[in-house]
Amino acid sequence: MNIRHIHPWDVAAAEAIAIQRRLASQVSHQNGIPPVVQRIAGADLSAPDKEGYVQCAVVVLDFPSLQLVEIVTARGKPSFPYVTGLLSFREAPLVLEALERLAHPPDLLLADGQGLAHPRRFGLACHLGLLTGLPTIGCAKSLLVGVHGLLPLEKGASASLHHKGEVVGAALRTRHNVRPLYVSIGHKVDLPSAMHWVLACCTRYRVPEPTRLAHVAAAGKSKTTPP
DNA sequence: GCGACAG
DNA sequence: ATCTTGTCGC
Repeated sequence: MNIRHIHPWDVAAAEAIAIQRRLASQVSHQNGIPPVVQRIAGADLSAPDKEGYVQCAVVVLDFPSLQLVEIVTARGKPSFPYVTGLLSFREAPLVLEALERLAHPPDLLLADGQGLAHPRRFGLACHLGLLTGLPTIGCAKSLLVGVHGLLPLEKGASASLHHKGEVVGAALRTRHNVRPLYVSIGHKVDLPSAMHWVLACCTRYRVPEPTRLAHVAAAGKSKTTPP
C-alpha cells in the first residue's frame, strides 16, 4: 500500500495539535466504501514492554467469512509519549509501516481508537484514513469526548454521541448486555455505514474481529504470528 | 481552579 | 495500558 507522507512525526505536542487542526478539514464524511467489500483490516498495538518497545499488528480478514488472509507486524519504540488526544502521533507511524508492507490491500480499516469523536475531530482513525486513502472507522472501547443517553441492552442498540453541539459518533452495543463500543467516522465513511460495518464484524465478542485479532497478533500469539 | 482523560 | 478475586453467565 502507498502511504502519503505529508508531515513529520517527530514534533512537539503543540505542533501535533496544529497538524491535527490542519488535517481535520480534509477528512471525508461521505461513504466511499466500495459496493462489494472483500477484505477488512484491523490494526492495534501491544502495550510497551519493559524497554518501551511495542508491536503493531495489522490483520486482513476476508469478508464475509472473516477468515484470516494476512498478518503484518512492525516492532519499534514509539518516540511520542501517550498523551490524551494525541494518540495517533504515538501509534500511527508503526501502523503505517505495517500497512505499507501489506500484500492484500483492504477495502476498509478498523482502528482501535476514536475517529471524529475527538476534541479536534481528528482521532487515530481519521489520521490513518487520510494518510492511506482507505475508508476507516474509529472503534474505541471507552469514551474520549462526548455524552450520550441510555441505550437498550440488545445487540445493535445505539445512542448518538454528542460533543459541543455536534453528533460525533455513536455508542453501539455490539453484544447483548455489554458495555457499548464508541464508533465514529474515520475517513470516507458516514456514521450509519460505520455502525453497519462494525456490527457486521462482531460475532462472538464485544470487539469486532479485525481489531480483536489485531490485538491478539500484536500481543504475539503463536496461533496468529508467523515465526 | 477542578475534573476528565482513546491506548 | 495496568493494578486486581472470585464469581456469574452463556
